[in-house]
Amino acid sequence: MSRDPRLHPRKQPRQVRAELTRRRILEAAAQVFTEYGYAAGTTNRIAEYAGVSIGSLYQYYPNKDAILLELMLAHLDSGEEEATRRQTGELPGTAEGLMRLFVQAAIANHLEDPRLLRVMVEQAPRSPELLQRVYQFKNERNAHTRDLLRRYREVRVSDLETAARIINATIELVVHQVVAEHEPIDLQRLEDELVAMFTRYLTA
Amino acid sequence: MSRDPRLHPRKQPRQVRAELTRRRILEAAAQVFTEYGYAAGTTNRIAEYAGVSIGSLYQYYPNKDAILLELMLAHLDSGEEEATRRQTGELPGTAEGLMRLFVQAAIANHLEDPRLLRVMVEQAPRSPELLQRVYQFKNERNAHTRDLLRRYREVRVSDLETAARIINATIELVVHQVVAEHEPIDLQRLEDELVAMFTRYLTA
DNA sequence: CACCATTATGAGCAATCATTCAGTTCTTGC
DNA sequence: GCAAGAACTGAATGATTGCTCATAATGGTG
Repeated sequence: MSRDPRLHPRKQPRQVRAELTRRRILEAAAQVFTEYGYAAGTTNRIAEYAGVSIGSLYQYYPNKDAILLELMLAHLDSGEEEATRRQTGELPGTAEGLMRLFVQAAIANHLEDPRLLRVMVEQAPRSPELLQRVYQFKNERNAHTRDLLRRYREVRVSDLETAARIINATIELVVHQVVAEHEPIDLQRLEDELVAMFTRYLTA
Repeated sequence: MSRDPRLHPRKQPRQVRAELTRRRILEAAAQVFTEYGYAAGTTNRIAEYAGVSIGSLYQYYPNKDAILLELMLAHLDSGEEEATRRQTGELPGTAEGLMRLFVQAAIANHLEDPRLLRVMVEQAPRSPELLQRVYQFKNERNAHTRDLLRRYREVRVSDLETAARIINATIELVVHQVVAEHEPIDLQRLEDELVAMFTRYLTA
């Protein structure tokens, strides 16, 4: 893994207050990016929100991109964690139950902070390192989905790999759009229809 | 319709060369935004690409946003035109045929210039006027899709409205993602699987 | 040709921002 | 309690960029 030195912290905190400062900066960045977007979310504003001088910010982050990168990595990590946590539970008895689990998880995830998520998605292409991680994450999720689908006898599609990719992409994107936009859609109905579509697709 | 004066051309061209200049600027803008993205696609760079002075650019566009807005409106218009053109032809005999038509159109459309499209999608939320138009466009498309679906007896979903929305959103987003990203996916397979999914959903 | 509206030019202004660094304050270990 | 390093400060810098405006060139018209 090639780490771009222009994207990683310059200094490892050694005192407690330094760790606190780091965290305050990161939380402020999340707030500011959410409120103003990436371009208008200036580093000075982040420092101000964090109640910290701009100089302190630059002691821990070599530049603005590095701050967003850390936010993104944190988001990915929490998503991954969530996924493995769900994996340990009982599997639903039907493919429909499985699909419902998927859709519900996506809706919940995107309801969290759609605006910050949007900033992240928009800026992601700027960091090859991040793209690499996102790509890997999606691949693993697709593989995992495929393995889950394989356990259900009712699932009849021949190419589970492609089915898994389409299902995951559809869930992610449709839910993201519908939740992020201000379209007044009934989330319950969205959930039901997506589940129906996937189930019929898989078990036709 | 409220037209924001800060987004519309200051001057109507009266001579041929002025019209030419306008067009050159717009084409250059498409190129520059495609190559550099919106933020790094500076107005000076656009003027340079157009072989025109920066002053000329500002005679026709009051600011940078207005340029992108015009590009977006042009894209929407061409899409609408394409849609009505397709409407005049013969309807396919089966719902599957209809879905294939939809998916093929989306793939073709997105294959055109994914990077410029991406810039547009990212920047769209900045213009309420544009959002309004996009929203209207989607509503009309959904209504149209719903009407088409109604003509097929094999279609058995109860809520055609929601079905139309989900189908259109899925097509647009999945195709956009898969085409725009560099994922090596077989477009033919993508088409087939999407068609299969929609058909089974509709006719289950 | 002569006149004027239209169009084109591009140096430079003003504002914004990411980032630096010299100096100050705080913590820790002895 | 005192050095020495760690952490923090914020005015200043330098670079970028959207945009203006005074001036020049061009085209149409009588």
